[in-house]
Formats: sequence, structure tokens, C-alpha cells
Amino acid sequence: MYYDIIIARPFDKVFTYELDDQSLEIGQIVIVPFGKAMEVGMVMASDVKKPDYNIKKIESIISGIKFNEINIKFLKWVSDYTLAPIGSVLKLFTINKDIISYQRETKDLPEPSFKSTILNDEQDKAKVDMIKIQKYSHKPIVLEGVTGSGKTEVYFDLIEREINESKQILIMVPEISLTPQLENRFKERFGIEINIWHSKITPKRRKEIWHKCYEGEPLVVIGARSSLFLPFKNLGLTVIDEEHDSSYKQEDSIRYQARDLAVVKANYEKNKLILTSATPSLETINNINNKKYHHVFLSKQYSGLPLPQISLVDLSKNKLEKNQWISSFLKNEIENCLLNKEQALIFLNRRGYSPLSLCVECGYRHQCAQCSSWLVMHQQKKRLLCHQCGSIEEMSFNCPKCLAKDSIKFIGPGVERIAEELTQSFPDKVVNVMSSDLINSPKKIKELIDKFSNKEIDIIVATQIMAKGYDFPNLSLVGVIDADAGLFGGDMRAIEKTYNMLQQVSGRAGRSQQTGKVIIQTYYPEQPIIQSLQQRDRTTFIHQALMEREQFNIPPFGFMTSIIISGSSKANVEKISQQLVYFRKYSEECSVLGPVEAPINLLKGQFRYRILLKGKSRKNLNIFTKKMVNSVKIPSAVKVIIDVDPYTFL
DNA sequence: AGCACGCCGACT
DNA sequence: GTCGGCGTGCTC
Repeated sequence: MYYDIIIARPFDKVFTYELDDQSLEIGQIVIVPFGKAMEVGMVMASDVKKPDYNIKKIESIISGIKFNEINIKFLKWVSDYTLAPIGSVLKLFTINKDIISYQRETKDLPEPSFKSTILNDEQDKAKVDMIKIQKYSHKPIVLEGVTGSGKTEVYFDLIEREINESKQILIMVPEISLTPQLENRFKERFGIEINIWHSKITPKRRKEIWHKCYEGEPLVVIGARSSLFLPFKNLGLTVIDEEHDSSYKQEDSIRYQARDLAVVKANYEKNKLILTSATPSLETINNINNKKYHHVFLSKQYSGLPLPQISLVDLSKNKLEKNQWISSFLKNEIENCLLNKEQALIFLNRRGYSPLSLCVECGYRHQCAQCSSWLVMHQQKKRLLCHQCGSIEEMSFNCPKCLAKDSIKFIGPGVERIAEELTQSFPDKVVNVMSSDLINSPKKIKELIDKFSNKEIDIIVATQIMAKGYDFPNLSLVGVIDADAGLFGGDMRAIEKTYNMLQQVSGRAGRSQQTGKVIIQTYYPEQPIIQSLQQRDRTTFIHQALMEREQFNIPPFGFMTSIIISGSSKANVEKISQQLVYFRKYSEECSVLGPVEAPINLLKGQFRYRILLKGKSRKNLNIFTKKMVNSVKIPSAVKVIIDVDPYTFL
């Protein structure tokens, strides 16, 4: 008998194998010889006719592990939607020899011991509403709540119900390796073991968790994007925490939006799904408006305190001193805050000391040798760093081009430079920088957060790393150095992201002990986007943004796919790009923009071109994209990446 | 993606 | 003379 097998390698086709002495079912996992090696595969079709080329025999069959109909349907859908080769998608399900051959010793489960918290009226109503909704509908529920409103406690109560039913629970979080806090809250609340899943856990843990999921053992998994592909057999509830977070979009090898896939998966499996956010994404809001999602809202801070007042500093009227970026108004407020023995957070989403190193004699700019981007000066590490590829250059104050001595000037501020300015203004206070350069492990995050909570630090200068859910009871002032960076002129997603980030940062002040203050520096205080931020009028911003997107036919109203063509030969890359867009004449419905050199047209020594495809339906756009890519023979020196629903245009 | 094959530069 | 650089092509 002959079988069609998908191999867990990047091929978008099946391979035919022979097996005589027994019959296989669709979805079974097998080991097959492939090239020189043994590979894992899944049976896609049985009883296929013998092909006219030489075929090999199936090496062995993994008993006890099998994809069911729904799993296969989802697998196929992911491949169809993301245009990723079906073999690559199979690999995402962490199907490999190591995992499938693992035998688990079953242990006795400890009894959970719940420690319930008391919900306020609003939280309790939200909880009751959600339980009611889940009884009659399988549609996802969006739990929206202002920062500090206690969303976590609400969904903890729903999780408790699932634990009591001996169900499996998945909490997806963005970038788990940096959020040790949630794990501790879970342990305290439920007194059970929490299974942390992300790409860097040990092989042993990986195998254990995979098999626990497959065996249907009651458990709670907190996981990053990839946890979506765990083989849960008894899943009761999925929670997608901070659903708007762009980390859910995987941007390397296989490109997918974990949140969107999770929604489809839950729908296939008829599972409960909760999306939480203080700043729901426009896609999600549109789905609420279209009644595809239910919506539950928490409007008040748990502490009962009013939300912090936001004031604007008009930088066009209050000119900054030369080489200073903090206005006297903000400095005064910081001083008052420190006098009250409270703490301040100053926000600037720019790492390092200065984004541009310029020679004042000849105009030379330090640029990365492999990328089309400037090198950022990092004073603490005493070097120049490329933020695209991470390459490092020696720091020098002399110009490498015109050889002038001490001619390099550092233009513009990063967090380190703001910290320097603060240290000069408040010499007897402790100022600390929080950015991914220095704070890059759960341990370091915890150390810094503990230090700040214990008031060993007075002022913290932070990048966006700060915007994610940390609680600081004594923090009463948040200053935003530059609200304009990212809000004007960027692409639509960048604007949405910046707006959310500023809204979240604003929520950091005064969460539990006293009403906080937020001060935002801007050159455009009259702009509607800044106004809606100041007045906490997110609705206006959303309404405006959705209208614009509808007008330009971009998500969630139209569909986009980006094709990135890269390679070490610029001429080759350009030639292939031109050949690809030649296919545009075969569709009237889908529009083809480009090719253009990508904004970062040189990355790690690879030249990059970009083509943008837009369409009215995802289905037709995907069919068109596939045909377009297949219309050109791609030499192996050129790489073509398809990005369905792109988030960044780099 | 791996992995081998294959054809040109710098080494014992 | 060979080691090894990575361009090209194949995997049932």
C-alpha cells in the first residue's frame, strides 16, 4: 500500500512511501527515510496510486500519537492562510523525533489549593457576564479594562472554574521570558504547578509539557506564541493576554499572528477563548463592532482612585535648552514628586545614548557596514551598536573619514542621555535606566523591579519594555519625553502601537496609593491624536483610525500581503522582483505595489526589495500570491519571504 | 531547511 | 598537489 506523507521540513508537497505489512490511518505519525536522514512525517492520504519514480519504505510507525480530523483541518488552514509550506507548519507542532519517542513517567497531581481574591462590583459583574456569555456562545470574549482595573483577577476566576472541571488551560502572553510576575501570581492564587512554555525551555521540560498536553492531563500552561501549537487533548479555555501586543506576530522564518490563529483554532475546536487588553487592537475592535466577538469592559481602577491627570507641555512655546530634552515644567514636577518621597518614571522609546553620531567637520555619519541604518551610541557599554543586526563598532571621537580630531557630535537623545540629564539636575537622587540592553533576563527585571519597589531608585528612565504590566505602588509621576516620535508620519500600525504605548505608560502612574500625574512633551499639542490621548478619549482615536483604514482599504477592511526578496547580489534581487511583479497583469482585483527597495534595504549584508499586495478578500489574494510566486523560478541565491498580514514594513 | 556535489583560490 | 569556500540542486 502507498501513502502520501507530509515531512516536517519546508516543502509544500507530500511524498509517497510504501508500507506492506500493516495499514495506516490518516494523521498517524511515522518515521521515513528522506534524503540521507530519517525524518518525521504525518500520513495525509492512504491508498494512493503507485508513482512512476522510485519510492522508499516507511521506516517505523509511532504508536499512540495521531493527529485527529480537527488537528489536520487546522494544520491545512494555517498553511493555506500563511502561505507557509505545509511541512513547515507540521514542524511548528513541535513534531520531532525527540518529542514523539519520549516516554513519560506519570506522577500524582498535587491537589490545588485556591486562594480567592475579592472582586469589586465592576469586576464581579464582568465575571458573571462572561460566564453567562460562555454558556450560550462560542465566540471569543474581549475583556477590555483600563490599566489597573484588575483584568487578571477576573479571568483568574474563570480559570478556577476550568480547573475545577479538570480541564486544560492555556494562557498566551507576549514575550513570556520577561514576565516572571504572572507565574508567581498564578502559583499564589492556585497553589498548583504552572507549566511555562517558550522557545528557550529545557528539552526535558519541553517533552514533559508536550506529553502532558497530549495525554489530556489537567494543567495550566503559560506560553509564548508557539504554545498555540501544543497538542491539548482536553483544552477548556484559552486566554490571550494583552491581545494587542505586536509580539504575537512572529516575524522570522514562519510568519504568523498567534492571536489570529488561536481564534481560528478555538472556533474549530469549539473552545472558550478570552482576549484581554487595556488597548484592544483595531482588528479586535472591528470584530466587536461586527458582533464577531463579545465585549466586556472594566472602566475603573481597582484601587478606586481616579485615573491620573494628563497634562501637555508645548515644546514649540517652551523651548528646550541646547542639548537638553526635559522641559523646566517637567523638571519642576519631578522635583515635587521627589520631595513627596514618591518616584518618577521618564519614558523615551529609544535605546542607547544617542541615535546619530555625526562629524561636524565633514558631515560623516556612523552607519552600519551591513545594514542601511545608523549606529546608535551606547555610552554604558562604550560602543556603537546597529539596532537592526546587532553588529558592534568601536567608539571613536575622531572622524574615520576626514580624520578630524574630536569632531564627532552625538545628535538626539536616547534613554542613557536622558538619565545623564536627570543626574545633572538631581545629583543626590538615584537614576536608573531600564532598557533591553541592560535588563534582558527575568532575573535582571526582577532585581530592578524589586529595587524600584523598595525605593532604592528615585527615577527610572525606560523604553517600551516598561509599558508591559508592572505594578509600582509608589510611582506617582510619568513623564513622556517625546510623544511625537512614532505618532506622526509612521505607518498606520506604528501610530497605533505608539498610541497604545503612551496610553499604557500613562496608566503606570498612581495605581494604588495616590492619584498620579502624567506629563507629555509634544510639539503638536493641538493635534487630534495628542488631544484624544490627553483627554483619555480613545474612542475618537479609534473611530478616526478605523475610518482612515477603511478609506485606504487596509486591514481590517482590506487584506495585505508583503513579499520580501533578498539576496547578496543586488542585481539578482532586483531582477527577480521585476519578474514577480510582471504577474500583476493577471489580476484586476488584487493590486501590486512595488517593487521598491525595502526601508532597510541592506540587512546583514543582504539586499532587500519589497512588493506589497492588496486585495478585497484574503482567499483571492492568497491564490494570486501563490500563483505569482510560482510564476518565477527562484534561484537558491535569492530568498523570497511571504508575509501575510504584515505588521512592519522593514 | 539540510546535505552533497562541484568548481576555483590559498595552504602543507 | 589538497583543503575548503559557498553557489546550485535535490529530497518520495
